[in-house]
Amino acid sequence: MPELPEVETVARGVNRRVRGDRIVQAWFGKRPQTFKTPPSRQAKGLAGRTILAVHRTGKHIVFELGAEASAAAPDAQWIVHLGMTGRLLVATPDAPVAPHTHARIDLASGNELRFVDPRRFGRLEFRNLRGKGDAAFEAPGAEPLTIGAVAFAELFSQRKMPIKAALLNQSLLAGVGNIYADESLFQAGIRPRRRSNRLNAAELERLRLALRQILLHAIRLGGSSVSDYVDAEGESGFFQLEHCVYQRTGEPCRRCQTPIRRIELAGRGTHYCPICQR
DNA sequence: CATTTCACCTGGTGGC
DNA sequence: TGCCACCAGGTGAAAT
Repeated sequence: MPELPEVETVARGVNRRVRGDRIVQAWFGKRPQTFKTPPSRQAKGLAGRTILAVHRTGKHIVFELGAEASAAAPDAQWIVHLGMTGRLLVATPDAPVAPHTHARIDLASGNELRFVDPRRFGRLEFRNLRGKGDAAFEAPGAEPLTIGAVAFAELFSQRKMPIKAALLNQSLLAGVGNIYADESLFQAGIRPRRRSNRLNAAELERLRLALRQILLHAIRLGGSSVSDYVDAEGESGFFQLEHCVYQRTGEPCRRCQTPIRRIELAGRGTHYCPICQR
């Protein structure tokens, strides 16, 4: 489901609800694919630690953990990737447990943190920052909200792949997925199939600004709820109402009324306006 | 190395 | 109603 705005919304919501709380115990399901770190190690590492803060990096939700609430610096991290259908919810223990719940974390406040993921493309990882060779989590790519014009242009001007494929590459920019790639290319007036290295400086800068504006706007609206995305409280977002091209195949372009086209690119459904995007 | 394709999963939707 | 094909917000391994 979730791209940068959705992950940001979830991370903020979870942070608001669990920051400062202490983990009593953690339960994990038995689907091995879900765990980047063995579940027994995750449960052991989480138990007794305090959640110092929760934030987003790329499409990852990072829990900064300390041995006690007064800890100056985190000594461990719990990292959640929502994949396509993952949900991270703060619930009360009496709330019914949804199918495909792969993790339940009991908090001292009485709340419970739950990870639910039908398609199991999501991943859970625990990192001990004091262990040998265990470094803090870093997204491989740059942050789309803060990257500057020069660095942005450098990322794309050497690539021969289609600009949309480059936008989806998390080791270049971290956080852009299919919705916001299509929407930002529409806003910038650029066809998804254009080769990255054929875009001129003005086009690349239009794209950077369009991407930033759209991501910030989507965060303000709580993300896009296309099929099943909800935030930490189980609430839908509203940015899907403002999509210009994503999943609007055949519908009139909001700018010129031409029917929106759908093609396949980089194995993903790709939507664009043949008139507004060149 | 850069780029492209495909497998990994379940569930919802729309056509017949 | 039932069955089936197709589609889905992501990623990383394998192939080219």
